[in-house]
Amino acid sequence: MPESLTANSTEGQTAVASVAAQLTDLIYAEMPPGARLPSEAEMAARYSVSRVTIREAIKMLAGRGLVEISRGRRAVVSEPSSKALGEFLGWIVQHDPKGMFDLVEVRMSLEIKSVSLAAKRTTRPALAGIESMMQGMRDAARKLEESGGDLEVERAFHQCDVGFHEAIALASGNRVITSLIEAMSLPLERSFFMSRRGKSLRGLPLENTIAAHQKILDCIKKRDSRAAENAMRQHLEESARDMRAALGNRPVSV
Amino acid sequence: MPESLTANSTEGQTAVASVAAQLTDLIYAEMPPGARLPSEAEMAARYSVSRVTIREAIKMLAGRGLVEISRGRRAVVSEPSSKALGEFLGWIVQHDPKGMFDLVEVRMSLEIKSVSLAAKRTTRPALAGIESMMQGMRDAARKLEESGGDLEVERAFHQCDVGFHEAIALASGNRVITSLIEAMSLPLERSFFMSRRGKSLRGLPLENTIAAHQKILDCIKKRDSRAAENAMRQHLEESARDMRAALGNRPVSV
DNA sequence: ATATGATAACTTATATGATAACTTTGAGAT
DNA sequence: ATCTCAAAGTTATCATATAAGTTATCATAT
Repeated sequence: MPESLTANSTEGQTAVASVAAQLTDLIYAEMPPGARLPSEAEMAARYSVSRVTIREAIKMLAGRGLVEISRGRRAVVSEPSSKALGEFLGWIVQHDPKGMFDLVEVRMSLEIKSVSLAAKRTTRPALAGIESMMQGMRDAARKLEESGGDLEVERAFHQCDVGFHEAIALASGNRVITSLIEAMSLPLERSFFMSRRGKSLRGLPLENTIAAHQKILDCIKKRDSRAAENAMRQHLEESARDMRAALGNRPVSV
Repeated sequence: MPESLTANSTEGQTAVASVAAQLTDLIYAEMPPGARLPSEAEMAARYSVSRVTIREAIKMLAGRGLVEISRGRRAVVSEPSSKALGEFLGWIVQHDPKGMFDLVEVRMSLEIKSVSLAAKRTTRPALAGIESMMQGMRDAARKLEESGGDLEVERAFHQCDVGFHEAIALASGNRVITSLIEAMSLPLERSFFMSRRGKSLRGLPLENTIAAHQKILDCIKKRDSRAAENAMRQHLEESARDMRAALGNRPVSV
């Protein structure tokens, strides 16, 4: 590899592609998340192209999730976020009749790795994060009991459920796992809502769900990664069964 | 979820964002990969915006890898490709000193799942694909011996190595795994080249690598998923060791 | 002095119109 | 039928103008 290592070359491409590549290199090399790009006018001057070309290049970066844009403000380098990744997974899943099941399969594998690592390396604050989600689920379940099926509360419960898994991923200390798991919740959540089609959570055995989560948490606390893996596997297999039942074993399009 | 399920709403956004969302919905709903979008002029008329706005929206989709654009032709809906995903993973890895190692950790988990599924469900043609990559590695290794370190041949060898793993992912029948593994080879490849910094493959124990791959292939043929998992784990742990050594246990920026 | 609010300066969003460059199409010639 | 090439279709880029946000500045009131 004789050339520059950040090899976004510039031949045979359109001006937009070239500018986008150069901006990407620039961002990768020197701009931390939160940094503001130069104004469109400045960049146009620097790269000797019109503002239009600059704008289109920036739109490409925005599509990739590399920068965030808003009116009146300069573009800002993004914190790497899983949103774009989630969109992409949704796009894959969309084009495969059994894509949703494939996704669950992968998620299972990643979650097990995630919880295994978490049991080994979690820090005290990360653990607190998991516990807070656990508590959130308990609170929501109680309120759900009382209010008799408030949609808001249901949403809160679900949010904490997802948050629980994300907190574990965070505790794993592996940034890639965190991003992937976050990304996968996006299409999964969509399918979750589709499968319920307005049915309430009321009457569902939330106790079971909570117990399963508690068991996972206990294993992490005990730093028993093997047990944690098993608890997670069991929990996920159960969810998968539920999902399969809800989706009627039929191919789903998200 | 009361609203439409393809909920890319259109309030408070800029016109570009709104058009991008609508086009995304359109593509998801009715346009298979390979389909051609309407011309910019048509879309501008349909959405009552200027061509500029349409162009910027399309650039966003292109950044996401949803469409491919080229001069003189209408935009074309992409085959879901892992390229965008790979860029994104590179972006994550970039911002974490130990990102590269995190990536290897995840890859190990996914490859094991991949080979496990492949052993269970591979079809004859998929198996042929794996074998062809295996053969490619053998050929390249032999030619490398003869030519004494041709860069072209080295590249071919490496290509077949990567192809071997991708072929296994394909054999797993899980589209999400395939995409993720493909995506991960991108940043990994970059780091691979960086770690070698021009050093030739000559003299390296290619035999070992080939033998390890052969063992994996044999396990798949025998449909022994447990053995396949172990063989893969062993192979990957060895590669990880090599990589760690090459990178000198130091944080890497890709 | 500090807080407040109006104003100016900066910046992005969008539109229009024009031209260059590339691709596809179709008519006509072979 | 096939090939050639000009015309039509289409995207790429530019210059310019205006609207509509955001940020910085500064005078004013408290």
